[in-house]
Amino acid sequence: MRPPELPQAPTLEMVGALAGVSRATVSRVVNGSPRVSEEVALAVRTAIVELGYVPNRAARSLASKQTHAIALVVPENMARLFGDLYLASIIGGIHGRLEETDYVLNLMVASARADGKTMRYLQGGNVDGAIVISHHTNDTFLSTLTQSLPVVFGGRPAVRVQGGHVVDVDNVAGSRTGTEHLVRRGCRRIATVTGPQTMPGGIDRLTGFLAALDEAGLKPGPVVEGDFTLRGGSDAMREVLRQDPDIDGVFVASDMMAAGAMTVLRSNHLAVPDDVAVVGFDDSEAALSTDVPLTTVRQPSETMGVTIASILIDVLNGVEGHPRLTLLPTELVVRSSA
Amino acid sequence: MRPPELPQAPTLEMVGALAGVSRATVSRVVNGSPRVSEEVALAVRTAIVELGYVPNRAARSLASKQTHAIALVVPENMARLFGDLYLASIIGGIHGRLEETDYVLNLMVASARADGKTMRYLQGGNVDGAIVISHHTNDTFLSTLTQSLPVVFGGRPAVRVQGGHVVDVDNVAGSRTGTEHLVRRGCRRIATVTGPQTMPGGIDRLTGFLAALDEAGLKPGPVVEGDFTLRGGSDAMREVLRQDPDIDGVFVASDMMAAGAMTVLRSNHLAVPDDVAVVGFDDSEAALSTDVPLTTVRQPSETMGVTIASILIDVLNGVEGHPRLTLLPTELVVRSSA
DNA sequence: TTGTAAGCGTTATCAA
DNA sequence: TTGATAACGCTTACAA
Repeated sequence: MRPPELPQAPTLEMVGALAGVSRATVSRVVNGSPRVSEEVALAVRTAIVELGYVPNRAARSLASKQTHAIALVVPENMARLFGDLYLASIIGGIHGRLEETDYVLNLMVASARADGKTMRYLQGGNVDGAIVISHHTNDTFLSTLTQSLPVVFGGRPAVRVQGGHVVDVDNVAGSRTGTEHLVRRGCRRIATVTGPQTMPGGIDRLTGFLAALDEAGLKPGPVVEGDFTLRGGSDAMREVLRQDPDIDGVFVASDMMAAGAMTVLRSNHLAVPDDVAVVGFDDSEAALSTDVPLTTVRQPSETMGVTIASILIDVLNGVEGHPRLTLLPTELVVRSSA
Repeated sequence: MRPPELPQAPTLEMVGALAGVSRATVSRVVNGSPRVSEEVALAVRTAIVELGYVPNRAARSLASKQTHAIALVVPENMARLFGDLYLASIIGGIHGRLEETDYVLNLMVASARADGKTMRYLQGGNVDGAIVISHHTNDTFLSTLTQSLPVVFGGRPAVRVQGGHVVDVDNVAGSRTGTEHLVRRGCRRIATVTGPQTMPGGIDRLTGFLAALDEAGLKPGPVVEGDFTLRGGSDAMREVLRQDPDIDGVFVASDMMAAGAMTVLRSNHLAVPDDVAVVGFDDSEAALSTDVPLTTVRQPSETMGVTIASILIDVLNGVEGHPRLTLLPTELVVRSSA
């Protein structure tokens, strides 16, 4: 249990000694207080550079009661999380925004197994706030988090939460737009491969699909549930074709699944888009990796991350006025598949 | 800048008051010191549960000069990182191992843009150690990190580093085994789709491929570089067939690329494995999403993460004796494609 | 086995 | 505008 020796880091005291002022003054300079004379500040800054002083985070937290740490709480199933390019962009956006501040991101996993530990950590004052990116319906314990901590949810939570902010993509409007595109291009037997109906995103996209067809006066074709993975997409597509081999359009609730679906279409000698038009959702890299470039509904995932982080930072700084729910708009990207 | 009020968290002092002992004794119990009588320890633990006590990280760090935080340094390109299921499993493994301890993972991004800030953070005593998962050749600044911090690299770094530990998959042996399997089943004109030759993994897998063929006394067929993506796999496969339409086997350096390659084989009316046998690498989900289940070389990615974390924890605890380089074995998984 | 007390490096409240 | 001087919650000799 003997930690390796680290070189002794310079302290406020040492900087003060070098600059000929007290530790308190150095602290003021470091924290940008206006109550310091220009000359003194200059001397202090020089000393800081000379010594390579870096504030000690622990001491600062202890005294100020702020940790400058934000927890990123992600679903238990890491493989799904990280395999999902959409979540990747969100995290990229969060990180990018946080990089402009001195907040640090703590990666936590919401495993049912360790939720006790996780919750105690979160509620034990070890972070200033939390970002929860949860696509689970069963992470109920997280919903109590808002009572003890500023929380921003990325994606509408599956369970009702009593507080906190939510940033989400307008999934209903997006899938409606995507489906309308199929209708507009002349499709009449339109199926859908949905996301998991345990996830709000999966539910909302089905809602939009059904709404669009209803408006167009069309009956929905096969509705098969997928799991947002490549494999899930091909499995679901096979089932769609089994239920109705004569569909002429399919709305797939994620690009990754659409990629899987398209390989199945091809092996069934169905041309895209001439026999079956395909619209995906996400506009992730998967949309460009298919043989026929995918027409899809772009969701601004990186923007979502930035928005999430910005709202949390504001809340932490006592800035009021953000709406409880922020819905980000989607955009139809027309390529070749529909 | 007014942080929201948080409920006052219980302290050692309060636990001690409830249990009728001093703060020092509580500290001993919390830290598992043997120098506490069983009855007292029990009383303390009861009080801890009752109060929901959680150690204050900042105070603990300040006093012990350990942060109990580990930095996870990942490549700039988040999308690649998170889109890569292989890396996802590694991170899952790291996290799983760390969950058994009270180390916390700080997510950092090795962006050339912010490397100054990142480095200062890492070297400023804000973390006890770092895990670098870098597949970049140009993250040279990271190689100096080992001088100020215990570091474990996941995947052999592209640049020479002066210290630290490296955990990697035995890519050479793995691709050799995969290629040998093709030879053994009777293939004589064997091509390969390689990974990027800027990445150690890509390089090593080509090395193993060539070694196996050399040993078998066979001349290598077309060698075409891919980029580990689905699209890259199909592009490369087309080029392979252009160079030699009569190959009877192909070793593809990743499952994702193999999936892409197989669609190309199929559209060229080449049956797998009868006309062309295919061996992939990774044993990721992609290996199961293909029409013909993929024979592939499994790499123990989650184990790799666990190993990385374990080594770092040991180093942090002053445990010596880990070799500089730990190579994890691979395993051939025979399915239908070869 | 337990308690006392001295730090750890900041911030923040007073005076000066 | 500055400087003492308490906290902040914990760890860790040193005593008892």
